[in-house]
This record gives sequence, structure tokens and C-alpha cells, in this order.
Amino acid sequence: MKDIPKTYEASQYEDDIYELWEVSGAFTPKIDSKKKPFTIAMPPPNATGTLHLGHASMLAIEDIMIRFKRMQGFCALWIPGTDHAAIATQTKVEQILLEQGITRHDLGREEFLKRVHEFVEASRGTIRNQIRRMGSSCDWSRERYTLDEGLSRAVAENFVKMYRDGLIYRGHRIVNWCPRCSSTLADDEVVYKELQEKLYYIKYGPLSLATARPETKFGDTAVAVHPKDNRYKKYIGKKIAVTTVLGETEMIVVADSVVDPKFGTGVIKVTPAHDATDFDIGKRHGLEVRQVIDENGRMNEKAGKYAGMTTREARVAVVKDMKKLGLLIKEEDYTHNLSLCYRCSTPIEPLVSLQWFIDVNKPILSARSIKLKKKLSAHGNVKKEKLMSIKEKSIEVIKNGSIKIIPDRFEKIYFNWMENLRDWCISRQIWFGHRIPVYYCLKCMEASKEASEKCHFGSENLDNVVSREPGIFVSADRLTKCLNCSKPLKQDPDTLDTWFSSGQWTFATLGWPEKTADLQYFHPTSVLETGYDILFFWVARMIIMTTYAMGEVPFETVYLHGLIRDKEGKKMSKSSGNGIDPLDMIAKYGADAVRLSLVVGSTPGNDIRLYEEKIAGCRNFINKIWNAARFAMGSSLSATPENHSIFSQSSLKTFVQSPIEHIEKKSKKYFFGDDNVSILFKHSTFFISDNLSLSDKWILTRLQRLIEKTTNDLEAYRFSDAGLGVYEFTWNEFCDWYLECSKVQPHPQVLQYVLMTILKLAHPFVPFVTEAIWKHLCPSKHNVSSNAKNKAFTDESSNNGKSKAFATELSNNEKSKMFATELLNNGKSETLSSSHRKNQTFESESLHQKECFSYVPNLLIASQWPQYDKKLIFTDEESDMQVIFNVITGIRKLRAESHVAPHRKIHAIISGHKKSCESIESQKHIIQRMAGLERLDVSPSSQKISDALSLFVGNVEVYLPLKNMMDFETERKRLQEECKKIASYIQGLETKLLNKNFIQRAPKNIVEKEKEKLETARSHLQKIEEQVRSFDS
RNA sequence: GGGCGCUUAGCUCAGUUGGUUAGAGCGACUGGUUUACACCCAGUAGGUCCAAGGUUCGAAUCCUUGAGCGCCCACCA
Repeated sequence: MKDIPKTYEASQYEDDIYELWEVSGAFTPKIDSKKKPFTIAMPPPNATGTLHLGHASMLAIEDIMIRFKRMQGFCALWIPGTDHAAIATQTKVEQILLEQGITRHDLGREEFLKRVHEFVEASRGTIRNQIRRMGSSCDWSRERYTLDEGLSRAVAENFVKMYRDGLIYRGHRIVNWCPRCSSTLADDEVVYKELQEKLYYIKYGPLSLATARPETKFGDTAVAVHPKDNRYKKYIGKKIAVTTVLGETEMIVVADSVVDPKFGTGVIKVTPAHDATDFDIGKRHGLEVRQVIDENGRMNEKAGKYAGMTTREARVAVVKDMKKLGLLIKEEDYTHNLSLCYRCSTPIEPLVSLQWFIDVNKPILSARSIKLKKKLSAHGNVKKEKLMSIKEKSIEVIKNGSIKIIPDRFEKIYFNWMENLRDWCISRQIWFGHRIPVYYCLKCMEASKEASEKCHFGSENLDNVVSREPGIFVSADRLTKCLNCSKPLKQDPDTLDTWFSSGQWTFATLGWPEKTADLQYFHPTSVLETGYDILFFWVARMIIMTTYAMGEVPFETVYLHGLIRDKEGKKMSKSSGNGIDPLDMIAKYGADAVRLSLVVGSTPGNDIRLYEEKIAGCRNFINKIWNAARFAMGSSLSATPENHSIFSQSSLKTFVQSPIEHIEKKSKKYFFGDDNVSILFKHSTFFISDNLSLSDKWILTRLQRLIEKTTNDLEAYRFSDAGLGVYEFTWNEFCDWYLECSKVQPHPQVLQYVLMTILKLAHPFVPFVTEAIWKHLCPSKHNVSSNAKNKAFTDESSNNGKSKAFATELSNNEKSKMFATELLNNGKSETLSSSHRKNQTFESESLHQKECFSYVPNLLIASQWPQYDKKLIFTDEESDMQVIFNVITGIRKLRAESHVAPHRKIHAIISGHKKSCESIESQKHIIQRMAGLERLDVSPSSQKISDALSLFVGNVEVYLPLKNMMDFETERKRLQEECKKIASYIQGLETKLLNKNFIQRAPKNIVEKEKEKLETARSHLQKIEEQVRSFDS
């Protein structure tokens, strides 16, 4: 046992333990109708991404929840996956191509997509392995990818469904156009940047107006003023003659209340084709939409001689020409927000184009209301249910509590966003993604235009094909020929917004549109855990898509974590060089330390600051547990270690008694956990009947309280509190006090029980180290791992470090070889790795068939969460022990203050109430050892010892006769200081208690408490004063 | 312009529904290495809880106002 290394080297255990978990089948829950499901759909990282701290924090928190629920006996499922991240990925590949001087258009759609897919395949393994390294206990057998076959099917089906319900339409709208990406962007994909620019005051016939974009004036089709602006009332509805750089023209003046009379001259030019506000004005007044900028951000032929220039160039030219013609009145500096593409920071060009939209305001019959209606009509009770739009529905599910957002302040933010939501543009002009399942027959479309006859397709719904407009077919199945004229069809070239597909993540990953057992059992998911920065991007879209498609909520609780910042509170980024790479940290401190550092000190919705010292601190804690366990396992607790070492064969035998097997067979409940300890506790009064010392009862009581607190905290999503609680208990109570006590007064069974319970409580937070220790405590016979790996685990306790190191090296080598091959081949030929992976899947699947947990070989991951046990609460002993600790601390303090050499053994005399003296007497050896006493006399009768240091703890008096080495003056001063402090404290209490209002209005128990406080303080004071007087005599 | 969050020890943060002589970790200082652990142990110092009002017997905690910092939404032609 002594061969267990002194420090826990995380890197030597983590990979092997992870593999053991994975192969054991513990990650893969089997549907069990007797158990409650607990499901989390992992927010899918980008398939081409690498792990950053945001992911790390998400994985840590979700894994805590999953492990906790799994141990509690839930059927806990955590579905991992990756996102194709359409624009991000396409941009990345385009950049790589650009380095070779190729554009996507050079390659053509098909070839380009091939390259993208190759790129994704090659890099997808990276993020997968990084997720593993965090210790994430997710079910890899159910892993999904937003672009895999099943999800693509779901996306297409849902599109068709929405189109059939009239929610999806095609129309000309003004959109945010990124000239570089050549694509539309959703409103929230636009970012704003403050910029210094010029505001130009220009002449517009009889009027003058201010504009920042003079180059768009060729697209002007009106001038607008505020309807109540008296200055311009006479022009409203009239046409005015305007001189422009391209000659004379006429312009109508309209009145619209969006115009701010205070800004500029109170007159604006209306350019419906190139400004969202103007587009709306144009719509209200039936203005012409005249496009003058093309999709590449250049002026088109309508701009006359400026055609072909970029908008920037045109602006300069136009201003110059206006000056010449005397049309420019003045220029003003001003700052405004320029809209930019959130991906490439290119300025956005608002353009009008033909796009697909989701109507968010159209009332629909949701699946649920349809079901409800059927039910009601069956009862002859047809009541018209209010039809809700998807927007209203999405608001309702939060309002009625079907979904709870933590912290709840985000609910308000959500409402605000949802209420202002405009129709959602879902088409993107990029190639990578889910292609829109719409097929056009150009001939029929053309024909219908010419004939302008009523479309004979009507709204006929063919088998899985919907057609509402001539020549347009919407279908989830690939169509090639027109159903009307049999001419070849052309599929819409656009793809869908990536959030359209990720909005379906919770149910599509479980098999929708098939009615799979998984879908029925695991959906709605329990918790969605993600960063608050994607509340709108993703969370809101999931609510929209799921309430619509499924008629149920996607999740019951949304837990939002904060963003990770550096010590100064700055955002971490590659450019500012303040980023911490979680993988570096894992290599240096271990995954457990990284996980813990991300959880401790974090509260939902608030950003947390992370820095290396914090991670190091967490690593120290992990090492502390390791050593506590090492002590418990290996220390010779008495002269004959074999008898007392709690994990020696003999004691284990007595500990693990035969009833266990019996219980296991008899009660199915226990198949989940293999842990003998809690079973024993449930079914015997083992400890209680045994001789428990005061410290045993104390630690057992404290432990019960910890179990209760940790469970409550975890259930209330207070992860930081839960983690800190375990941290503090382990370090400050178990290690600092109980382990020290057990050096004097060993009780192996209690020690083991407490240690094992700590391991369980800590496991969700620091799974690796706890599992590694558990392996030592409950060595397994049915290890499913390969021999080499097995060796790495079991040998370390039995032999010297060398053989262990060798074994680990072996397994690491084996693995690194495989990963190296994978990396070298860059995913092209993945014979080795994929066959390896397949074997694993096969193994775990075969385990999955059986009662998976009965196969889990004594793994902590599958053990049962500790139960709070009232029988193990000893209130009196808890406070008695506390007095003893106070005595020890007090003596230590006196020694330190009086500079008593640490080695010097001293004498102490304790007196006080009979009961206290009894318990002190019983713990005499502990006090002696921990306070460094040579001799300790305890007597109930109070005795004055004048030439001694004194200490008063509750009703206990402690004297340290140090005649020859104490400085009476110093001691007198110390005591007098103490008196002053207490006196002022007493005074405070007295005024409080003399206050009639307090006595009358405060609750009785509070008043009682205050009275008690006063009493003890008074007796304290009295005793100290006596002691001071004794110096004088 | 609208909204939200934060402000507690030198630093990073806890402080649940008002009742503690306001806590922890790191850092600092003093000492130690005692049959687990220097990734350790024992002890010390350090706070007008951002400010000003208010509610209350009682406020770090609730209300109002203000200041500083940070964030989100809308968007100015």
C-alpha cells in the first residue's frame, strides 16, 4: 500500500478510467419503465472546432448533473453530438482554399461540398476526443451530427410540415446581405460597431436633408417627413422637383411617424431597396423598390455613370459631384453604428431579395392543440381553442412554467426578444448545410405567369409532396420530374439557416420523425445547459421548433452558465493572448482540477474568472483526497497493521459480510449499486451497536449533514455550493480533524464508510480521482478492459511504481499509436482507429443488451448516491466534539502567541461542568496529541490557577501553568484586551435586550438566543476578570 | 434610447427566506515538518459590506436615488 505514489498524477489514470467507464456500458442507459428518465442533449460543439473553456465549463456542469442523477437511480442519458455550423465551417474551408488561390466557384458545388465533408470528417475526431478528456459520461452509442442522415430527414420533414401549415413562405424582403459571404444573415447574426463617419446635408429640391449614404440616392423613391411637422406639412402628398447628380427627377413627399423631426432637418430620403426602415415606409406608402446596389456590393446600371463602383467608391464620387453642382450644403462628423457580418466583419448591405421565411405571427394549430381538439370532440365538448402563433406559443410555455429558466431574470429578456421577433429568414446562400427541400419547374412557373390563370395545382397535397404555387414542389424526398409536365425539376440552390436544424436537436437526436422508443421515453429532455450568449440563437429556436413539431417543450429547465473570463475580467481570446487552453490545463493539472475550477465560485448566468492558480488550488484538493485515501488504506494504525488496516483482507472480510449477497439476490433495488457499505448501513445497526467514539459519532453526524446539503444543492442547481461543501468537509473536517483523531483512536469501519461516502459525493465533480481510489477499495474481478490496461490499474497497489508505470506506458503507447495514425492519415484512411472504435461500440452494445449495471465491475460511476440516515445523527456528541476542538484550537493559539516551542510538551488543566469534563476525559489522548500536551488533568471542580495562561471555551476553563516561561505583563494585556472586546459585545447585547420594541416585536426564539449569548458572554468576562485579578495578588 | 448584472479582506469570490462578533481560497506574515499529503500542518494580520437616504426592534441582505464597471437589446436616416 505504501507503493501508491505520494502525489496523484492525473495523466496516468484518466485515459484508462475513461475507457473502463465507456466499455462498462455505464454511459449507455437502457430504457427502464420503472426508472425515471433524466436527459440532457449536449449543445453540439462545431464539428471542426477544438475544445475551449466554454465547452469545458458546459461539459463539467452537465456531467455533474448526469453523474448525480445516474447515481440517484435515474435512467440518465446524455446525448453527445457535433454541429455542422454551416457558415463557420464553409468560411474556414474557403480560407484554406484561398491560400491555394481557389474559390468555391472554381470547384463547383459538388466538388466544394466534397472538400468540406472531408475537412469535417478529418477534424471531427479531435473534438470528440477532447470531450472524452473532460471525463464526460455521455452516451457515444447515440452520438449525432446535425448533418447526419437522421437529422437531415428530420429537417426536411419539418420544413414540409411547416410549409403545409402555411408557416413557411417565399417572399421579397429586405435582408441583411453580406457581400463577402454572398449570403443573407439573420437579424441577430449582425453585429454593430461604432464608427466615425460623415453626415451629409444635401439639397433635395425645395427641401434639404441629412444622409450618411449619399450613394444610395439613386434608389430613392420618396422623401418622408413627420406628419405633425408644421415646417413641411404643405409638401405632404405633393411631388417635388429634384436636381440630382444624374439630372432632374420628381419625388413624392410622404408622411410617416418614424421620422424624427429633431434629427437633421427632419426630412429623410426613402430608399426602400437598401434600408430596412425605408423598406417599411415604402411598404406603407406603396413606393417603388428600386435596387441600385448588386449582390457583390457594387453599384448597378441604375446608378448611371457610377455603375460598377463599390459603394465606398461611389460615395466619394457622388459627394465630389454634388459639391460641383452645389447640391451639398454641409458635412458633419458623427458617430453611428455600422452593421457588420458577425462571421467576417464585412459591412452589411441591406438588400431586397427573394428568400424563405417562417411566419412567426400566423396562428397555427399546434400538434398539441390538434390532439386536444380531437379529445374534446370525442367527448362532444368542442370548445374552440385559441389559435396561437409560434411566437405566442413560445412565450406561453415560459409564462405557464412548462419551461423554467435559471436564473429567472433571463425570462424577461427572453420575452422581450420573442415579442419583438420578426419573420425569420431561413434561407442562406451558402452551399454547406441542409439544402432547402423545394423543387422548381421553371416551365410551369413561367407558364403560370404568362397565362395568369389560376394555378391548377391548387393546394393539392400529393403523397408527401406539397405544392401551393405553380411549379413549386416541396417535399422531403428527392424529386426529379415535374408532377405536372414531367420536365426536369431544379432544386432550390439555397441551404437552411443552421439554427433551423439545431432547433430540432432535442427530438431529432432521439429519432424523430420516427416514433422511436427513445423519443417516447427520453423526450422532453430534462435540462438544457448552455451559455447565456446563445439564449436567442439557439434556446429560443429550439422552443419554437419543438413546440411546433412535437407539441411539447424541448426541455423542462434551462440552466444558463456564464462566460469564462480572465483574472482581469476580460474576454479570453486568441488575439489578446490571455486565453487558457483547457487541454494544456488538463495535461498539467488533470481533468478533475479543471472541472472543479470551472464549477466552484460560479453562479448561474454570471461570468466567472479563471486563472491558473485557481486550477492549481483545485489540483491540491484532489491530491488531498488521494492522500487521505492513501492514509486510510495504507497506514499502520497500530502495532499490528494486519488487524487494523481497514482494507486488509481480514477486516474487509468482517466488513463485507455474507448478508450482502443475500440482499443483492433478494432485492432488485440494489443491483444498481454494488456498494456494500450503504447496503450494510441500511440493514444493520453495525455502527450503532459497535463502540463508537465521540469523534466517530461526530464525523458520522457531520457526514449526514453533508449528504443532505449536497443532495439539496445539486437538486437546486447550486453546483458551486455543492462542490464547496464537499471540499470543505473533506479538507477541514475529515482530514484536519477526523483523520488526526483516528491516529489515536482508529475505527476502520467508520473511516472506510466516511471515505467511501465522500468519494461518492465528490464523484460528480472529480470523477477520475474518486474512481481511481474506488478501484483500490473495491478491486474488481470482472474487468472488461484489455489485459494491459487492467494491469495498469490493479498492479499499482501491489508492486513497486515501476511495473505500474510500465503498464501505463504500454497502454498509452498503444493508444497514442492509434491516435497518431488517425492524425497522420487525417481521416482519409481510418482503418485502425475506426476498427478500434467499432470494437468498442460492439462491446458496449452487447453489454447494453444485458442488465448493463450488473456488468459494471464495482465502479463508482454506477454506485448508489448516499442516503441521509437519521440514525447516524448524534446531536449531543456533535456539539461535545466541537467543544473539544475549540479547546485544542485554543491551546494551540495560546502556545503560538506565547511562543511556546512546538516541541515543548506542556501541562494543561481543564475544569468545567461535569458532562463536559466527561467527554473531555474520554478524548484525553486526542487532545494531548493534537495540542502537544504531555499531561492533561481534568476535574469538574473549578480551581484557580493564577500563574497560568488561561482560556475559556463555553463552560470549560483551560489553564496552562507556564510559570517559568510566561510573561505576566503580556498575558495581563492580552486578557485585558479580551475583556474590552467582550465588554463592548455585552454592551451591544444589553442595549438590544433593553429595547422594548425588540422584546415585543422580535420572534421569541431570537430573543432567547440573544439572552443566552449575553449570559455566556457575562460568565466569560467574569472568569477572565478573575484571572486578571489573580495576577495582582 | 430601453433593459440587465456587478460593486464585500491586497486578489478571486461565498453570504439561500432580513437575526453570525461578516466567511472561504489565493497572496502576505510568524512558526513547524509530528506514523497520508510542502500539491502539507499550526497560528496571525487584513473589511465603515460603493455612496446617500428610507423601511424595520434589527439591513451586506428589502426599497429609492446616485456613482463606477461590465453586458444585452433596439437603432439614429
